[in-house]
Amino acid sequence: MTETSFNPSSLSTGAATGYGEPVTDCATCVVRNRAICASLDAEELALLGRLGRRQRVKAGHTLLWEGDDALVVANVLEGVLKLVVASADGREQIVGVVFPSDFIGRPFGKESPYSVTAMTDAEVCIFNRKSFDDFASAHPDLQHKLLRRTLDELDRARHWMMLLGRKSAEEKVASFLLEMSERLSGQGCNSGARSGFELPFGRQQIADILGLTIETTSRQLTRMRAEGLLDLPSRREIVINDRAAMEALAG
Amino acid sequence: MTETSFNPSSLSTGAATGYGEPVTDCATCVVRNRAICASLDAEELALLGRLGRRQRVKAGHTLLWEGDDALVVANVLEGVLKLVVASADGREQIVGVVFPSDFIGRPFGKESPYSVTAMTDAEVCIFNRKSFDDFASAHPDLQHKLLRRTLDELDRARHWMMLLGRKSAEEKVASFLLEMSERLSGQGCNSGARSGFELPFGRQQIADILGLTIETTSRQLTRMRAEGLLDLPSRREIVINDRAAMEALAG
DNA sequence: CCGGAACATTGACCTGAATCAACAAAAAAT
DNA sequence: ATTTTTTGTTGATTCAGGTCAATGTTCCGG
Repeated sequence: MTETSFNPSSLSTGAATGYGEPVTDCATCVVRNRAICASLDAEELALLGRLGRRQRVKAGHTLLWEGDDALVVANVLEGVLKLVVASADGREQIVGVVFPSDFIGRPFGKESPYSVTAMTDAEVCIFNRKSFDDFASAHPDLQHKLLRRTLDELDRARHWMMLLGRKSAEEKVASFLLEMSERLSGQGCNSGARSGFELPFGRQQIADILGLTIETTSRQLTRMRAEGLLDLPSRREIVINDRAAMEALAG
Repeated sequence: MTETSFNPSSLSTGAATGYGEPVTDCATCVVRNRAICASLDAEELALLGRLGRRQRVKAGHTLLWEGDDALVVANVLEGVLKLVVASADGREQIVGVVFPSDFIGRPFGKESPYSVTAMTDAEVCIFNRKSFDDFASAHPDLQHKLLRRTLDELDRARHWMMLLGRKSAEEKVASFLLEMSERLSGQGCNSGARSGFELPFGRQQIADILGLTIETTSRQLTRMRAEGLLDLPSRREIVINDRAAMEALAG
């Protein structure tokens, strides 16, 4: 089994107030200006920082299980994580992919509606959900940021519903590559929507995002390469040669 | 063409400040305690009321077009509306269905990411988006309600993504019927999750919700009737005979 | 009550993607 | 360096659901 349970205590540094390392300085945080924390002033930030813990999560480890009590929320500092809904018989659908500065978890909820699993080694800034809820309730600006983010996520999810329900395998793969090229360039250090990028996940996970099988996904990519649309320099690297054609295929 | 543009001026009552009828008394509003307005006290309610207009929308008419500037947001007072994402070649995916007391629109956004069309004759309490944004920004409780609602919608959307990406036609139809039986009983005057209910939409629309064709949808329903799982007393009525079996089919 | 339009069902057939299976290549472990 | 494991590709075949076409049913206006 590749995906194992996340065990807080195994990573504890012995801090009295919880697991993970205490947050030392939010002001110098890598995502200070991009995460929801951007809505806070120095004083509030210090207050929130006291509630948070920095936490490393290894690739394949699960931070939150679907159906379990959602005890924590978090900001992503580094790495990529997936949100997964599974059926009783093991089929999986990835319903979201989160990048650095994105927010994870279900505030004001009881149980997590999906699992959150690291796709790469990751680092998150984790909060006890209840304390976070209280803090958020007392800080309208933070709630406003959270609302905007949630609205954006909802738009993205609905757009993805169109892809899942109505697009062909070819359209799905083309749409996926274009979206990933955009999202990865947003955080990666390189310039705008570049044509070459490294996916943080393998074929099976692409299939789980697109509602396809691994075979169909692989065949589509191979075919696109054969047609000169893209190059596949290595397993996880994609170079889009003809962006316009790709956009046409995406529908 | 069944679905026609919604023309505000054609329904104007001549109120100087906008289209639709001015709101007279929020305190007696049918959704007073269920809509986001429930977060407001009498004074705030009066203030918000002044910004709103009651607006009837006939079945098939579109309130908001995908890609257009999202000039308004609204509360649903009566009727059922659909949120639709369409592709260039006309394929449609329904990405949301809204009932009385639900909120419509995209606050803090520019263009609407989907069309909003009435599936039945409907009545909404409509606001200019900008004024609503301002009002919301000044009223944290309202924003909190909106955040909770948006989080719930996001959960629902993600759950639906699993259905669209990974379920068979049979599982889709079974899941749909169960969810509708729940949601319709929530607002309908009858008791808990009853087994008989009237859908507010036809076969094509069910297909557009499930990412299927109308033929497949129809065949699944016919087969379920043949197997005694349900009755179809009329076009839009559904009676679930064996709820447990239906849940088993839903996966 | 009749006629037409919109909506729904049913059948025959086809096809895109799933499934089953073998193999190849890369990565990890020894 | 070599074995083992994991991941990805390719081919043959099947089948669920789409497409095309005909027919049946309900609804609505006159």
